Amino acid sequence: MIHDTALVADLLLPFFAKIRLRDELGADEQRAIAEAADQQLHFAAGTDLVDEGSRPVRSMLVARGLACRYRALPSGERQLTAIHLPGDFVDLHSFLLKEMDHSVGALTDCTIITFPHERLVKLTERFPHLTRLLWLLTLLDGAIHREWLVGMGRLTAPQRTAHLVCEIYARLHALGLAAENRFHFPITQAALADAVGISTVHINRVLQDLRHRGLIVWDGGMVDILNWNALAGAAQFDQRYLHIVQEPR
Amino acid sequence: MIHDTALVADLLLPFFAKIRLRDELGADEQRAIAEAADQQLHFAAGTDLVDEGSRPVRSMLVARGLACRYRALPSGERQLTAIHLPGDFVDLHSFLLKEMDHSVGALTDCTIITFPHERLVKLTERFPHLTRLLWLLTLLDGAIHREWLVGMGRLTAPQRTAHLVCEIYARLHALGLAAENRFHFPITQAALADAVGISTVHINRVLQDLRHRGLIVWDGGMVDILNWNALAGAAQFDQRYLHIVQEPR
DNA sequence: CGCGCTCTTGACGAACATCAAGCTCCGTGG
DNA sequence: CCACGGAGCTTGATGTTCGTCAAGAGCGCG
Repeated sequence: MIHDTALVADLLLPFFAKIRLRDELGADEQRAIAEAADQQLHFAAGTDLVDEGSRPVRSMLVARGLACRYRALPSGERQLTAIHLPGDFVDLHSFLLKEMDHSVGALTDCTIITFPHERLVKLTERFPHLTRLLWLLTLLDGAIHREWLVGMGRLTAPQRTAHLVCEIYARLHALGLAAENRFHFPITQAALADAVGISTVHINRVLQDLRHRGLIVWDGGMVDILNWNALAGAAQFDQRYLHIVQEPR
Repeated sequence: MIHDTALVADLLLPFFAKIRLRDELGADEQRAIAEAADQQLHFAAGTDLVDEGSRPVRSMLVARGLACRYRALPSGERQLTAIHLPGDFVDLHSFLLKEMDHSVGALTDCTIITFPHERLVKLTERFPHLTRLLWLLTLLDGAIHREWLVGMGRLTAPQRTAHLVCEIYARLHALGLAAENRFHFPITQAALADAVGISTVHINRVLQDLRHRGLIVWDGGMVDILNWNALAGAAQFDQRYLHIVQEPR
């Protein structure tokens, strides 16, 4: 249990920022969320936060670090379906879907805040507007899923990779978590390949291709965008699907 | 405006059935939904129900026919991100996302029931449990998006095609809208190719492959599943992601 | 020092796209 | 009645993208 509410509020800052990019968040709503928080947990890179097939009784929000949702196939292959940044709920959907149809893993060391489902039910009974905002967050996940789907179906591997770089940068930048055209993103090429849906051998060549074309440099944990316009153009990136517009929801 | 509430209730039967596959639906909740219905519309096959970039003020539910969500690319290519059956909301997410980040098209002639967003807001204020059920519906869409993503990234075209057949059959069958191992699905190979993320030439060869392997026959508008176990096995289909379990949400 | 993880490179093959052409079916108009 | 045209389906030939296999390099860590 978390007893220091000031600490919780601090860890929830990226989350509040994410919501405020889309709508206003009342002080009472903000307090209600902080009070619904339960535990603070830590997960090491490479470990699983939630397992496919399990039935979580609380939802997890990333306060620090990078997480992903993925499905492991019988062949041993893996496909990421989402990458989560600080401020993202990784399994808010388990609140209503009940059973996990995929796993959640830590891409880096993570600090997590949990929210018991029974408290989320109470929020839906007392705070209709806040409920719509939480609903909205899961809809944003769905919008990103669709964008990835379009990429997987109709874009080449270099385009999808460039698109992912644009997306992560746009999301981090909107939260104030990225420098200008530069962000820390310490994931392995294997994880990146699992996100883009290609082999590790090929992601390596794709990254070289993007570098040779003067678009990005991906060096260890740091990504540098050398030419945003060219990168976004090549990726056909349009951030509309991120719905970063403050308006009543 | 719809004045005949009995007619509305009739058109909403697949929708109520879809919900009841996941939770109980109270008589008051059912009535509240029927009363929130607005217009009954018809769309011809090939026309668009909702355009990318628009800001709908009401959400649409498919009462009869088949619809799809898709993104059109500058190259002229198209990628479907969802296929909607009777009982499905095609753009419930526009209620909170406000701006459409993709289009919705009619795959066949469609009968549509609309729900003004302002009435949906009122539902969220008066019916918390019903709100969670509507939220759940959008989460189911998200779960299907993820399943398609995994297929696009890690399965072959024949596997994805087989998987789609399994999914559509499972969804139709659960609603009582399919015969045993057989369902009516009158979409063109071009539309199917756009769903699976391949060319029309290749989808044609894939369908021949599935037929030669004794898995399915796709003849015009009718799909016959010749060997469910082999088909589901080849597609690695597991209907867990459809969350067809009646339990409190 | 040696092990394992990550990244890198080359050679080869499979899956799929593209281009081009011809087919069937069906509705429309003469 | 048939000619015409368009939409959808089918087939063959060829090229590109990406996967697989294999090997090795760099590097941190015990």
